[in-house]
Amino acid sequence: MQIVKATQLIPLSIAARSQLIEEYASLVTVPTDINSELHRAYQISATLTPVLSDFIQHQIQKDISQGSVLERNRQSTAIATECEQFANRFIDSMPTLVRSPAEMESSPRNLYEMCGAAVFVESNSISRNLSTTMGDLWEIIANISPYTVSPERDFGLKITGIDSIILCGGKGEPVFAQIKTQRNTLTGSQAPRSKRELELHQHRIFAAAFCTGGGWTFSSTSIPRVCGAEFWTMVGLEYELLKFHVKQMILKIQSAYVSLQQEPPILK
DNA sequence: AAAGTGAAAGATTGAACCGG
DNA sequence: CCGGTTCAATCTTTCACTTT
Repeated sequence: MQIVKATQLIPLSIAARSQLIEEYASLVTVPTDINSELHRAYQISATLTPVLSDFIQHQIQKDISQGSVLERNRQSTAIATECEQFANRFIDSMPTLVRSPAEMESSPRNLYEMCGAAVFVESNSISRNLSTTMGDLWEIIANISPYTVSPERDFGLKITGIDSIILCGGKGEPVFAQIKTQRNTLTGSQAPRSKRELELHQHRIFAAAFCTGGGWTFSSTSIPRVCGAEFWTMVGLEYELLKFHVKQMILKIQSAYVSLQQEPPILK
């Protein structure tokens, strides 16, 4: 079977990488016992696995040559930048999350809207939306590190159930990771799906970005799990630093929300 | 082009089940 | 009976695709 090489991939644009990988992936034969929804994931994984190590090593060398982003000060600014961008984007989107009383009256989306409980409607909608969109932020932050690859951002394609691929501490074999916000983010009924998605790959891990949420709601004998500092150490980033910036970010969003309440939006 | 539809993905909650 | 694990149901947004 033909194999893609890291040196082929590196000089290409994201779109060209995606195209090349697709070409090779389509030639991969999928074992019959693989769930049909995961065929594509299997093919891409099979294509990518042999090149990942070289690809990531290249990222690491390049990072070192230009002054590593993992150095504490640089790392801190990099994380802060992502958090600030996220906060700004979210704050801009907040006004769009507010529905008019008339809309709520005519087609309530939940009990709070039905009752016209404005404070609950808004706080529920905002915090809900925030929790969801923050999920993507952890992937972006993980991708700051040269030890990681984001299938989506680096190769322009998605691997079902995989948020990041990590060369732990810059050594060993690349690990396919599914990242959640908390240990209890995933529920039992979604766990089987996560297991199927992760078990496709030789080296895999289930990760929670923060050690919150009580206990784990995901368990498997074949898939290791990590949370908080343990996870970010693999990635090469500092958990405490991340927590610091995330705290700033969330508080910033909260105060923007509070002042939105006090100063009614300008009518256009 | 605009509007509607449905699948996917993320989060949360409540309840059942099981071994000690 | 308790704690941990697993199931089930629900809520919300996004995105691709279809229909109008």
